[in-house]
Amino acid sequence: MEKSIHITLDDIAKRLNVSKVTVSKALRGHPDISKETTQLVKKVAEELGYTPNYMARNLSSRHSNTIGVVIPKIAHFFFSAVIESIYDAAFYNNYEIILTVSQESEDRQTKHIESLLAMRVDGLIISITQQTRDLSIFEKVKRQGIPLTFIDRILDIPNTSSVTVDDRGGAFQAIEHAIKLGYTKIGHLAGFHEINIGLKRYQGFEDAMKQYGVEINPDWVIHGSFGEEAGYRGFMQMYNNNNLPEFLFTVTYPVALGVYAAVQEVGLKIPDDIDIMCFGNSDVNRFISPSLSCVNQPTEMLGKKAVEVTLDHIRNIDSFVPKHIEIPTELLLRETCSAKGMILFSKAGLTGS
Amino acid sequence: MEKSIHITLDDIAKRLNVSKVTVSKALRGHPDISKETTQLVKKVAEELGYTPNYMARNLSSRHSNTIGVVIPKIAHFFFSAVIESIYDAAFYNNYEIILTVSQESEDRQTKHIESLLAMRVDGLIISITQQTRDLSIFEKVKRQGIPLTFIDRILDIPNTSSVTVDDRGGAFQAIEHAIKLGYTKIGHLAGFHEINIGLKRYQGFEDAMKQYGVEINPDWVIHGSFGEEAGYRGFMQMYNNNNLPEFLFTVTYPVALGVYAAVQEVGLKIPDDIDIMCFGNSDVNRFISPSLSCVNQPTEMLGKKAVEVTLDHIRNIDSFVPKHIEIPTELLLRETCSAKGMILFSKAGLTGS
DNA sequence: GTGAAAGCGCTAACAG
DNA sequence: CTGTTAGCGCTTTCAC
Repeated sequence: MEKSIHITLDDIAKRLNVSKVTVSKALRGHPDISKETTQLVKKVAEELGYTPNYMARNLSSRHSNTIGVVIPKIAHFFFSAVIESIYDAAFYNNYEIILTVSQESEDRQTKHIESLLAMRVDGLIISITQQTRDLSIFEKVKRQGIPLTFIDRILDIPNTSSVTVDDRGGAFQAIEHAIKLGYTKIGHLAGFHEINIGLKRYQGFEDAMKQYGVEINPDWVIHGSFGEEAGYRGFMQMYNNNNLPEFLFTVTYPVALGVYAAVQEVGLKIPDDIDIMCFGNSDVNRFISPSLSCVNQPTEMLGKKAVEVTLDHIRNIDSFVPKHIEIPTELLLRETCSAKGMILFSKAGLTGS
Repeated sequence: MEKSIHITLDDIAKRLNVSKVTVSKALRGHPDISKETTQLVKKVAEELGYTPNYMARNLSSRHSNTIGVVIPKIAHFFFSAVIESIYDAAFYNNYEIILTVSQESEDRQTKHIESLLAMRVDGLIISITQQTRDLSIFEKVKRQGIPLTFIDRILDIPNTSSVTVDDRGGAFQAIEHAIKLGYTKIGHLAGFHEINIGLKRYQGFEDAMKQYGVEINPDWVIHGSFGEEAGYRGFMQMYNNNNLPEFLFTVTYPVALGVYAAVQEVGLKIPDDIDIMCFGNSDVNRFISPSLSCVNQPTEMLGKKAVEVTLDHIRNIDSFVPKHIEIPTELLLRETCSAKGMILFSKAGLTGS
């Protein structure tokens, strides 16, 4: 029937003996067009199985109704939960998300941002890779006037927004809790300082130790990566030095899982021999044994806020003032690092609540 | 300097006193253009911070170098792992992925496919929602001539490809293993029959039971959903009826986790009181206690194959014959459902290997 | 209310 | 090797 496999505005227009423009307007519910015409157009479009061509639409309207997202990893509870909430928020706001995954590679990250720019996304939400050294791509984004919001793993770049959780405060809470439980030999499997979450969580740890006058033993503070291997290796290092703390705070939950594996391997028991708590929840924390207490990050909030801020920026491109949203965390207490554990396994002090 | 915030081919062309076309070709490395010109063009493009406009490029070239993906869930180990491999494969092949998430809602699924169609993706990879009743959207996809590949959760639609794991065979292996371990009171927390993975896994269960002459007790076969609640409720139902099997095979790992929670709640122990194995691995299966044996789905293969098949279809749009790839599974044995467990907890028979 | 004209930025086809 | 001519399908003025 038609030469092209795709129905165009023109096809509908000819069918109805009206102009392309009328159809275009009708389809978008433009007030210019009368009720009847609009309905008629919509009906025919439906019949013909019309699918708008966003490429054409976007080219001519000069915006894409699309937000680009770059995250370092997807098969990770935190990120997949955040992404899910980003998708939800975008869907709710009638925006499309184009998701890319950098796999912690700066090179990929750059390429993906380039692609997203080329796709003319209206805004960008980015959680940077563990090592992001070259900031020029972000300058490029800014030069092109694309609203940029960092999420969780942020960069301090002028005129960009950020949505983070209160990493420092959350870490503080965790350590404070451990101290109040009576622990004094406290270790921290930390991330890099180069990335905000690593630094902030370490600072929170330090804050609490100082405030409560507990000495920081450098042997028990090990900087590493954010994955399971880091936890495994970190624990093993202390174990092999025959110098284990009573309590370990890990920068992420995979690091904690690595510790679980290592502890089990050497035949020790959590929390008897070493107690533990981590930053970040996951769907498994409550199923592992003993169930793992953590500093919970409200992932839904994070994604939602990131989209809202970005949309705000897009919609008020000239007047927008960058926002820096910090979402409070909360302690999620389970079997590890609990007063109950303290009693059961007869450690120092407290009866707990 | 320029009126538009974006540099265009024309800007580069004028700078160099050549035509737009020359620039376009040079940038794409077209053999028409001489080495020197090409280099010069690329240099200037770089200097000017040129970012191609894919909307324009795609509109005029009539393809988008893009594959649309629709999956039901993202915060789930299986899907996030598959997605990661899809992204990898696409990246490797210089294709972009546009990912959408249906959240198990058929309505959303339809809307997303519409959007993807409107974005003029070159191909589509879809894993359908738990209940997909209306097939008209898939007809629309076919009518528009867009290559369609189903992944894992498939639909039997002519001229579409599929990539699945051997659900039936995998389930068979699991049950066979349990039987060989000496179990005879075997239950199955199954999914819906309406979706292929639910049906196939059930069939595998049935196959094995029949082949080994083990009777299927309907009280121990409970059909439900694929999430944790289903596992929790399924177990509780049997428990409350005072009729527990010795061994439970669950249709997914979240269902197994639900069982873990329920078992713990009623004060029983896995695998002493009830042994368990599930279909599908996750990053946590090895960290929960006891660690959970499972039928492993090679997720990397799945994503890779799906992309390859789709690309194949895109590139040979006229001659392509739909492919149906089934990827074998393997048993991943850990603490549950193992001969070791059998000895430790003194159940029937075997000494195991 | 409706439509004609112009153009978004790019590529394909052909001519030189 | 390079450039000219014509659109891709849509939206945006701005007339009528």
